[in-house]
Amino acid sequence: MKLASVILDIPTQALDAPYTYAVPADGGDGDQPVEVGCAVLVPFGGRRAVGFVVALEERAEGNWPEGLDPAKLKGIVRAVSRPYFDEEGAACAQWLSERYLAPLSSCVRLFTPPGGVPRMVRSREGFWRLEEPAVGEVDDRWVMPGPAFAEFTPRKNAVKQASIVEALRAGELRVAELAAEFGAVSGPLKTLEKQGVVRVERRRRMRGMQQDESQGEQPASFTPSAKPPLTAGQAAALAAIDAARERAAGEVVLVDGVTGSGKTEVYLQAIEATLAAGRTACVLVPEISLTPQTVGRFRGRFGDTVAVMHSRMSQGERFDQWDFIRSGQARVVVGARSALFTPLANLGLIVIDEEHEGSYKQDSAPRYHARDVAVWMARRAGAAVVLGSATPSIESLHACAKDPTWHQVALPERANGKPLPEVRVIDMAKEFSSGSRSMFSGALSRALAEELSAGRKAVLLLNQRGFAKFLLCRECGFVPECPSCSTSLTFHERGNFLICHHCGYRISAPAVCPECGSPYLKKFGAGTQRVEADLRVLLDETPSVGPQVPIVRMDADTTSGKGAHQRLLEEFAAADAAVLLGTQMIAKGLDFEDVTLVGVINADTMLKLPDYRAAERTFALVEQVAGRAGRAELPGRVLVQTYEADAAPIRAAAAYDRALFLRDELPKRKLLRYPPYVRMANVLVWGASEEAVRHSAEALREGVAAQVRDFGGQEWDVLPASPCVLAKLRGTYRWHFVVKCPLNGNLSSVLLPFFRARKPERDVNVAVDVDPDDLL
DNA sequence: GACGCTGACTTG
DNA sequence: AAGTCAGCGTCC
Repeated sequence: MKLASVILDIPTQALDAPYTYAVPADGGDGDQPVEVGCAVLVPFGGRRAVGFVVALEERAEGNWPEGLDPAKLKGIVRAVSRPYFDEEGAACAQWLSERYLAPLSSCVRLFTPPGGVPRMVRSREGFWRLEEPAVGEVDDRWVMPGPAFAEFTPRKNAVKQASIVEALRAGELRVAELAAEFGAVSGPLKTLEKQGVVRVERRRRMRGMQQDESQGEQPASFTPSAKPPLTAGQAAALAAIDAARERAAGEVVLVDGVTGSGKTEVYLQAIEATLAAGRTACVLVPEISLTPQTVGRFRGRFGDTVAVMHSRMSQGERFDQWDFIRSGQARVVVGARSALFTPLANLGLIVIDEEHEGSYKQDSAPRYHARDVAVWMARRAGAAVVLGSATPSIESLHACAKDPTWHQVALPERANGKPLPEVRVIDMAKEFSSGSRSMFSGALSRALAEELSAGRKAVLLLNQRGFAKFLLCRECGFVPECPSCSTSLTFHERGNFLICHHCGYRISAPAVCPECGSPYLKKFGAGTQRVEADLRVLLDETPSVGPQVPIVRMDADTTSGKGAHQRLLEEFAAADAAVLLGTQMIAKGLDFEDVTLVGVINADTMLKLPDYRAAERTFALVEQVAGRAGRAELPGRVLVQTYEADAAPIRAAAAYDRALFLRDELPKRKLLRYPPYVRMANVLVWGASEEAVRHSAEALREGVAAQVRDFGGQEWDVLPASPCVLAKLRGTYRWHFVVKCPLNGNLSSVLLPFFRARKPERDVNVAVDVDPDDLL
């Protein structure tokens, strides 16, 4: 008898183990076979539920699996989808759920096509029915010459027929195109089809792809973009990657290359070698730099075998790309972290670009880190992992030093042979004490004037985090705060309102202090809008710059629309002299040849965040943004404004001296027991009642501490429960505590039994973040 | 998540 | 004696 292990698609901790069902010998009521990875309809209690098959097994009658009561065994009703994943995917979901203490069903769901899974829904009056996927394939109707095409002789008044036939002489067309040209064409088409003059055929359409005559087929004219000659460093990196891939042991190659060193070309050639060996490649890019330019570089080399997957695509586009990958036609997938879970067969290489980026960690369950998942997958598949960064994470650098399967290859020079731009640190405290109140230092103002008047471009980075503008009463010190989040409200000049950037709570700005009635409310800090306004004044007042030099502002506000990001970048690229002003999103991946000046308005606001990774992030940010300057013929320069000119991460970044940064940072990490010297789990507790949250967090901590005493080791720590730095967010109170264990300790296997056994409370939520990216 | 069973407490 | 409501274990 054939048995199936089924994960029910009901996200509850209580149902988080596979259930066993009999696979009907006749395949069930449907026409789709029951296979691993299928969604299936199963009886569950008195009703029916959808689940996913994670294993199939033949069992002799009587030789039942452990713990299965044969009297209770029920049969699968039918399969309701094609397979979404294979045994490897099932194993990965299992691993994810254990490592990250996440519900199995949420891990399985990572592998399903976006928006495309059948589910059970309850209709108005209480009865259950199966709802088919909201998105699916879409077809285009194509018109092409039929057998009687040559014999076509139009009747006198058949004007539309004649125009259609005329249009078709140039080749086949979509009905939609004909309709756009000639108006309603369904009648004439029907007649022509009946006469055999034309044929109409339905063909699958790929949403989000250009619809030209090549239609998904690789155009015959496709020629891969030219391969530039490699520098010695690039060649060495490529050789290391090829060797790692050929050893097929899931090894990791860290390509530690300064900005502009040509890491992408290394990826492209490594992928080419992978494809030549008959395997496929998956490229992960931070969501923010997944632009048409990025995709274009891969398409330019690999043509229509490239699939793309990221969250800004519509569900339909994602569904089509997923299907394209599953069909086996896609050989290269370029996408955000979730692209790891697309059904790409025969994986030979996983590339993670800008591997230090925080966006590789998912911030909802399952809270996986794409880098760690990639390494697991590569081990299983006998593939290689390539990590690329100018500022590798401390964890990856540490792994290269300690783990023989991690290899580090340095690309210390830019591909164009140009030196890295010189970085000057400007002490804003000194500027201030010498009387300057401007947010632009004298040096930055002068540099802007020089570069812009010479027709060149500048990029200005505003470190938004903790720098947004807020109101403060100068008499009583009152700062308007969000009633549901523990943050001050951000002041917006345009519209004169206060808004909470966490929950969107919005009020108009008070004229007098709501607390003491004083009229002396001062605006502190500076948002991008304010900086833009001040910058405008500065530019306009600068002789030989003036109002004709555009300022392109890029932040969360201006890039929210679809394609807005791209449009702003094109605007900046098209201008002669211009300033690109933006938040973190401009720090990476942008590649403009004529940017000769990079300014960091406030390098240290991130440094002040109470988080163990603050220094690392500051170092990386400054280093990354500096790399935006002088990528082509012209030399670049970088000015970093800071109130903490002596801080090690700032000094080290300015000198491109990672060793200096690490000499300062690593001893602190070691002393305070932070990664890379330990592994951590952050247990978050949140809910509407502060008292309940505190109580629950403390009780939970005691429970975990007891578990750790029994099953952990000497070097394990369970820190006291405390309010989070963001103690209140969107109306809920947040507490947390941190568990630390040695690098070789098995964090999950100690915590998992405890959290599996724990029964959920009604008014308090708990999440465990394994290997957290921050502790806020 | 949802259902049905249970025990405890209502209401007439 | 019948109604109803919340807590809790079970569902392959």
